Amino acid sequence: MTFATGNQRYGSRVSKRIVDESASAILDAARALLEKEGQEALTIRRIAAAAGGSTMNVYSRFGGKDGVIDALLIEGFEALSGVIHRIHATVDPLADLERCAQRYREFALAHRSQYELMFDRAIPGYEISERAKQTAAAALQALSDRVERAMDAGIIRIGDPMHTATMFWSACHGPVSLEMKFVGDPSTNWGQVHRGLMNAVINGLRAEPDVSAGN
Amino acid sequence: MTFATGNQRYGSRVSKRIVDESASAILDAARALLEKEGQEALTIRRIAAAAGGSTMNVYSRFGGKDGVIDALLIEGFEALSGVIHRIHATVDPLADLERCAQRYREFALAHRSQYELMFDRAIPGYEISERAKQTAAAALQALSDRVERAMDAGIIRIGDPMHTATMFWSACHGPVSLEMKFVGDPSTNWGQVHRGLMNAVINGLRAEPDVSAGN
DNA sequence: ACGTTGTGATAACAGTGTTATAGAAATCGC
DNA sequence: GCGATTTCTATAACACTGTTATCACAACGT
Repeated sequence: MTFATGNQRYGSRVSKRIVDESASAILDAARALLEKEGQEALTIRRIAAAAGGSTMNVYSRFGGKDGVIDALLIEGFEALSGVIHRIHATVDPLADLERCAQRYREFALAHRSQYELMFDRAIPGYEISERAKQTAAAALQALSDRVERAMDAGIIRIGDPMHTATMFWSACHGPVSLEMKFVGDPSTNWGQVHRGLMNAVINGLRAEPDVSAGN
Repeated sequence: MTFATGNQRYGSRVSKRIVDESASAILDAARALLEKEGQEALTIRRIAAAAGGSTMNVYSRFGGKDGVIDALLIEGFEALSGVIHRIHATVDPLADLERCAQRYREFALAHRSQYELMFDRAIPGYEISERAKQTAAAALQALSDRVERAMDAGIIRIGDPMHTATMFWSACHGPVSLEMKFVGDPSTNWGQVHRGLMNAVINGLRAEPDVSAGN
């Protein structure tokens, strides 16, 4: 096999601890398969073959399929966190929030398979790990910071930033999820729906004092 | 086998056209399995066994697993349509819309597995059929009618009712989907998030362009 | 030089959806 | 009424899946 020479390294504990290139090869292969062919293609045998190893390799590195899925999930949520963090704060926190929503949708559409894996998880027996949940929570925290900024500026109603951020996230995820699934009406302009919904939500959250709705 | 006596009827074309009780038995079994054990339990062998027939029975009736899933999906969307239709129109179209949102969430939580099947579809090779899509569109239409009523009453901004209804649906689905998936923050009160988001959206859609405080 | 250890590839196991095969029961033509 | 046909069902086979067990081989410590 072609990877026989590379294997010699793995006997050494040192190189294993520094960087397990076999593990990253597996992850790269899985990522490529997911991106190119969707969740369906994520089988142990295909991942192992694409990475140039055997199935047992995946088990010793990731403990099984769930471990690989989990790693991909964490990657995805970290990427989503990064997207939000990379949006620079301006003097207009409301415009910043709108840009968050826009980038959120762009991220979802650009990495569709990854997004579906993150939020649908159509992997038969998979159960999300605690660590993956925490990574998702971190992405939510990034959003919450933006919301808090808008509250501090007196632009949107004061409240628990995390709570408002969760509403915000839900409003971002809703149309994206429906768009990816069955497209309610084939002629729907989902970009417009997403933008319209975000505008309505932001409007509805404005800091006017005598708004009844409350909670 | 116990179902041998019942089988005698199926030879007759008449009774087969009136009602194929073997088909409905399969559907009942699949529905029960889905409700009790989730999408995982929906395997041809288990469905057939629970229905008291063999796997081929499922194939001759539904053409395969996708056919059964499709039937369950259509059932689900029809049920969702029914939920919306059963909400009586009052003199307050806005309150009606809020009740739609509330009942939507209640339906999703009460039939969690079914909802996940409808909107996540974590069935490996399944592709939604055109007919199932149309049933989903019918549910959206029911919502659109309510939205149009609110527009006619001059309560929410005039626009394409279908477009606004899609936004509304997205806002309903978003928090429910996130709630079912990983619960961003474990302490999240999702009922409150859902209600708050709906209030914000309705507020944001009010007919007054820049005065969000209705009362 | 010799065990020991651990790593990785192969093969086996239980499960999946689907298809092919064979058998039985009901129907049709006469 | 009875043979032929046709349909319908159940069983078994096939190609997959994730996972586990087996086993050979290479590197390591003595």
